[in-house]
Amino acid sequence: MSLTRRQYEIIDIALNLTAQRGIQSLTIKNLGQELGISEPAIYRHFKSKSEIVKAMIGSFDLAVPAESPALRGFAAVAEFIRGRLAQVAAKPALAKVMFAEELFMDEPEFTALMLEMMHRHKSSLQRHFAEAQEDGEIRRDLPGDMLFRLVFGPVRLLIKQWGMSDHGFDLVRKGEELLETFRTILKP
Amino acid sequence: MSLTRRQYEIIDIALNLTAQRGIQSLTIKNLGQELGISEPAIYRHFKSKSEIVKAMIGSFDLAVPAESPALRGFAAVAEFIRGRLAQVAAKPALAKVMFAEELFMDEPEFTALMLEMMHRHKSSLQRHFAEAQEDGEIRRDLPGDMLFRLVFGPVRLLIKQWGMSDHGFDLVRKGEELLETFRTILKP
Amino acid sequence: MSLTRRQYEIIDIALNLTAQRGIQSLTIKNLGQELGISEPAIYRHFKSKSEIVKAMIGSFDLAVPAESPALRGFAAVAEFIRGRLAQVAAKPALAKVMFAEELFMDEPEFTALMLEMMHRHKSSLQRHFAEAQEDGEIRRDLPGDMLFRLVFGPVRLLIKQWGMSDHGFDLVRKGEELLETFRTILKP
Amino acid sequence: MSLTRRQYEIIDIALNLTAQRGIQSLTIKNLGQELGISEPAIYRHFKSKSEIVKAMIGSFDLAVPAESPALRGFAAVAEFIRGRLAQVAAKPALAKVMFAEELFMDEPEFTALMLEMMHRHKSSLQRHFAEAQEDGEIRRDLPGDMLFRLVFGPVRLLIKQWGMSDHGFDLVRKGEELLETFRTILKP
DNA sequence: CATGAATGAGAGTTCATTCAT
DNA sequence: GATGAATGAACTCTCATTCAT
Repeated sequence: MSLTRRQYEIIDIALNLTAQRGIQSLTIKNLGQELGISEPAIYRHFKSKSEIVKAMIGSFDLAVPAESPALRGFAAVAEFIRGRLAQVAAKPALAKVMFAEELFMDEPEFTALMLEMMHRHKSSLQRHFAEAQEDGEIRRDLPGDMLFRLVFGPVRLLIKQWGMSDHGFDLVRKGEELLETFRTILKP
Repeated sequence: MSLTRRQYEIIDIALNLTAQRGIQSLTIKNLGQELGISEPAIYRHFKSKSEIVKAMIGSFDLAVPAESPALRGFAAVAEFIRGRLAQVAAKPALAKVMFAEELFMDEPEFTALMLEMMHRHKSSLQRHFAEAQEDGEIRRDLPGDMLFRLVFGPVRLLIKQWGMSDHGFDLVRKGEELLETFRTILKP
Repeated sequence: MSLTRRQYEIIDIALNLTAQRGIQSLTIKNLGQELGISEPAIYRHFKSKSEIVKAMIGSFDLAVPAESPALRGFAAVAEFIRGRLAQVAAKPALAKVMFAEELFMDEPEFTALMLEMMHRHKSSLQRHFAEAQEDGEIRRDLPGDMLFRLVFGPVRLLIKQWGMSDHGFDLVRKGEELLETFRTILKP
Repeated sequence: MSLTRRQYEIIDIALNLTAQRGIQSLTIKNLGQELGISEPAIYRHFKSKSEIVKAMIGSFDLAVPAESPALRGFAAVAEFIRGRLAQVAAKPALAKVMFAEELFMDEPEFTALMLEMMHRHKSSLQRHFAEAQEDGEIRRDLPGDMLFRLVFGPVRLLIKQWGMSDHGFDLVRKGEELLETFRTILKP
């Protein structure tokens, strides 16, 4: 599933196009125009527009710290959040696209891809919340799904607001403030 | 801006169409099909597709409790949240559409409409958070925009999850749990 | 399965187009051009190009005299042949298209349609050959499939030759000669 | 006009492609795929697709026994028919392609090639029919063009039926039966 | 109010072909 | 001999919209 340089370029432009001018502007013609090549040339690099969208969705994915077992508990959660913020800061178009799942729900295959990704992240993170409760880092009276919502709801909204304000504030700094706030209000 | 019965029918179907099959399925043809009328007939009720989308966006709006001055502080916030949940519970298609701002950002006019609405709600609610802090209902060490994010992030996510799980849980009850949780973790 | 006037016009033009300029010229654009309407307008009358081709194939069909039980034996066969010749004489484009089964074998559904039609005609005609043998009209030492080939091979070839010679001879008269020849050489 | 090994391979695959999936599947891409080479590589062997089609048409040709003057009369005709049957039996794809002249009538050049070939065969064979009549092998009351139709109509149909039945019978044996039948019914 | 027929613009995609490597 | 990348033309088909009825 590794992308060639050209494929990477294409999905990069696809992300920008969607973020700036909406999903209806994600056309082969516009992609070609932005790339400076003709429409048919796109098809040398992706079999179909569907494949491009699937690669876009794939690009939202992020290694969850489950696989780096050095981290556990709240540290792992914070790490994941910092990873997301860094990813979005590095490619700002993601802010308007990454959590707009509905954009990509025209084909059932896209829906499935997004849901699978969301579930994977969610269950991995709920594990880390449980660890954080075991370790006494956060209060124990909140169930896992509530904790997830309480933490990732604001993270998602922060990223969206950053996108909608046209990157009008320092995303990473606000993210750190948010993390600090979580530590405060979730203290046991 | 009040809608005729037929107009109301049309935007209702438009919401369902978008929620179930994606924004690309929101076509005049599909609308006509679902309504059981021909495509040109739609134009008897709306001047253009743009007008339909604008009416859809308008339908997301919700009277904010600023206008019912009986309520203030956290009670006003809770009232707004309950209103949202009730609105979504009454018309489940909204769950997949209402917070997917990006769906409607193909035309600058739509973007403006959505942003204006979001800002209106946000500033009204931040006022109520300030009242709640004055009244000693919630802790005073969090700035208004952070409180907004902390509360409406999870509310938005809850509604999205309800939509994505195909209404697999009791939205109103989970909403009450969420409100209770807010009261707990935001206690001064 | 009855065609509207416009649908009839379309397949008529489709037949002419295919006969005169080949199957590769059977495009929606060319159809529209010949009809004097735009390409999309075609789709008001047929759901897809496939439907047009299927209607073309359907137009090759001919009521077989099985259903007019007044005729039996060689008279029925002759009647069928005269029907074919009249059909082709009335719409000369058919000469180049009707027996070019391969033209329409790009989609399995077309193949199935053509084969079904061929088998239906063949079995009905073989019944009439059997009757003719019973009645002593034709010699008895030839099996049904051989008789079919012996008679319809030349009929098909005659029609093809007429098409290829750009209708350079009197099809109906040559057909009568052919029928007379059959009577002569198949006499018991 | 002699073909290299690679050229021979290409038209062989072209015949199979056309026979199995229709003329619309005869594309440079498909040819390359079947050959296991890239599309531009085809152009090392043929200047254009037209050249490929012309080579295909050329491959239908068959030395007529005019040139082997040992044979005359009905024996020469039979020899030609046996040659055809052997050719088709050796390369079954020909059954679906060889007599589907219309497939190749999109370019006037192809049409000309096919017509020239057909006329050459026809006049050579009519000469042999005349010989057969002179020699008293076959009845004298039938004109040459009728004899040609009477004999080659069934031969063509036999080959088509063999192709359409997916080679469901023994072509050569049925061919011999057909020849025997001709001898019987054309006896003076 | 509603429709059948139509349209210009544009969608995604495939075609035969070329060119630099 | 062969390829990867590209292209103009053309393909089928859908879009929002209009107009006469």
